[in-house]
Amino acid sequence: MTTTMRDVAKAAGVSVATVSHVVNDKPGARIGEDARRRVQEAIIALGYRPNALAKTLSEGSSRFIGLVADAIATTPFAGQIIHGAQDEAWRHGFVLLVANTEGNAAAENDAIAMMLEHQVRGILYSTWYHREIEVPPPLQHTETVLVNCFAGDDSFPAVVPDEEQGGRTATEELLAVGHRRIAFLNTTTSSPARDRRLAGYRSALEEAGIAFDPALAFETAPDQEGGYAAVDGLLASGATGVFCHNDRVAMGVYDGLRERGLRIPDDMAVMGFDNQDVIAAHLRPPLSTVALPHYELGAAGVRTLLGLDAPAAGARQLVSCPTVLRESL
Amino acid sequence: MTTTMRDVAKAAGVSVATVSHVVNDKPGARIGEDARRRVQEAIIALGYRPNALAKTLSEGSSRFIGLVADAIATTPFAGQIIHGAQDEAWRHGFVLLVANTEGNAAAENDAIAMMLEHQVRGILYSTWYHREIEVPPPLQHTETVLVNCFAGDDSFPAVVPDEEQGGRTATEELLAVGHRRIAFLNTTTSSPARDRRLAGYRSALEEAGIAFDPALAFETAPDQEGGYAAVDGLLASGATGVFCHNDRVAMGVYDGLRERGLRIPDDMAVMGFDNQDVIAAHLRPPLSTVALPHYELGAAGVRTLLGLDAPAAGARQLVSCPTVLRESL
DNA sequence: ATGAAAGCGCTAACAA
DNA sequence: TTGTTAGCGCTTTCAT
Repeated sequence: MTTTMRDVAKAAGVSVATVSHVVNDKPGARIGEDARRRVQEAIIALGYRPNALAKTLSEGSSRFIGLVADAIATTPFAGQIIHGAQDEAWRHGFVLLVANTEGNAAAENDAIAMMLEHQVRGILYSTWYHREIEVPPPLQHTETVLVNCFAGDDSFPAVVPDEEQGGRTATEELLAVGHRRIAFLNTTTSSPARDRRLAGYRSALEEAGIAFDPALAFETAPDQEGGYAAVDGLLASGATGVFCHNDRVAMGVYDGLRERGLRIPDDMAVMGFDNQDVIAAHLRPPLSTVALPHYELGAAGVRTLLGLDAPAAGARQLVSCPTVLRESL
Repeated sequence: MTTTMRDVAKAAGVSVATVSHVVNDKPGARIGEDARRRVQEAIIALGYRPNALAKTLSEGSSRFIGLVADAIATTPFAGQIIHGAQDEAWRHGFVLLVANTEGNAAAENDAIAMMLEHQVRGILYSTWYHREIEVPPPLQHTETVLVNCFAGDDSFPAVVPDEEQGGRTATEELLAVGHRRIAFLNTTTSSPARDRRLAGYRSALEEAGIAFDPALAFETAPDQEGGYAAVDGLLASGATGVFCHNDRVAMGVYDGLRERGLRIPDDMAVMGFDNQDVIAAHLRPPLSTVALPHYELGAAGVRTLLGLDAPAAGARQLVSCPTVLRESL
């Protein structure tokens, strides 16, 4: 069926060892010009392809990396984590084995088992939104890196978005265009995003010499409806700019403002968070926002798994959230 | 390091052959109750995990399926193709090797080579939007299935969305709620989507005994701006309902209608296409639309690759596009 | 019912 | 410079 190294060796009139050497371009392996050429010719003549699996078996170490995701693949939004991991793995000659578990523990264990059976070098365990997790037992004895999530006791290396910096720069952008009364439409649901973004908001204000005004800090459902519902309060607060917990909230604010005949950014400057493409870029006017670095999270995950990144100061490596300026402020 | 079958055999006081038999539950392999129990105990005691790679090597056939995508991973929208393929592959004990090539031919060849070296059972070649493609040469001699695309001469099995049926049912829904003058905001760019959706629109009209009126068939850029720009003509045409080439166009129509103080669905019923989640579900009112069956496309792709689906009548297998009714009609 | 042994395709000492 | 050979972990006849 498939042509093996032996076939090539025979065709080139050399031994498999020789073929192996030229195929892998082994340093410190002196191959005669002539033999090398014959081997190369035989390789193309026979259409030889090395069997990566046999190679792995023989070498003892595989080129696989596993990525188990709770619902990343289902969430267009966070799919970039996979993409980033994939690219980075590829870049280093690794192949990514992905499994989507939908948060189902059984599926999760199956996935991990399968990956281990494929001799993965390590496993990336990731979630579609930034949060604290319980690391599944089978991962305890495996090289693993958490992506977009972290262990409560930081007992595992983790790569997460720098929510605080995100909140800070979002606020800074509003400040930069002259706003002084800046509202924050935070989410009601407890999460790192909620706490750290608020911290960032406050720190930016403080840095600008503006006292934090509780009357400007709102909490609403983190969706369009929440944003829409918050508009009355927002208007009553006298804010001239608002930093929304996410783009969907911003979308709701757009709706509410429009209904009242108010214009963005003239009557109200709006800053989002997440950079959910379909929303942010297509709102009218296009929404300025802070991007969640999903792609980079995935990429950084494989780098730390491979030991390529300088070990983070703490267990949690923070990836910064770049701001994306459009026309809403 | 890792415990192998030999270790288990030794611990259980049997031969590796026996262990292999109990591990794989080989039919027609009579193992003594006692031996079987000892093996099983040894397996958990030692935490043994079969080495899938060695197994593949020995069996000769792998459990890998390759998926090369042009920009699927980058397009949240179409990412479900990967997800569907993944799930289905998994369901049959296969693992998916994904590569995103960004349409770069070199990357594509590398990806294919890598997959072949991993002894994939076959390759799924897919695109993020439905179109005709040139099948890359290295795929010519490989078991391959095209997903969301097709070869000009249909020389490869392909799985694609049934655009015509989609266009037809979209129109039928408008018909069903009583509209007679139904406009179609088609795209200007040539594609299967443009041609077949139009065909579907016409066939639904015909079936309802309504003559096709060219004055109701528009062509615009397939995005929000295009939809927005088409509103004047749309209104002038006297249409009471409109079928938009995609959700983004519908979004533009929403904007245009709203600016003129018109209401959906009272003044104009709107039907989209694509079911781009973030748009369709969150527009106000939520948009009724037709979904592109990305997940199913991926799943069907692996099924036909594995020879599990009854071979399609033609080379192209059509996957139907389900309608998603919300509140815009 | 169980075991011995020959591979699967490749790598890596070690010889020659 | 090149070849021999012994594995890598597992499956699978073929014996026993």
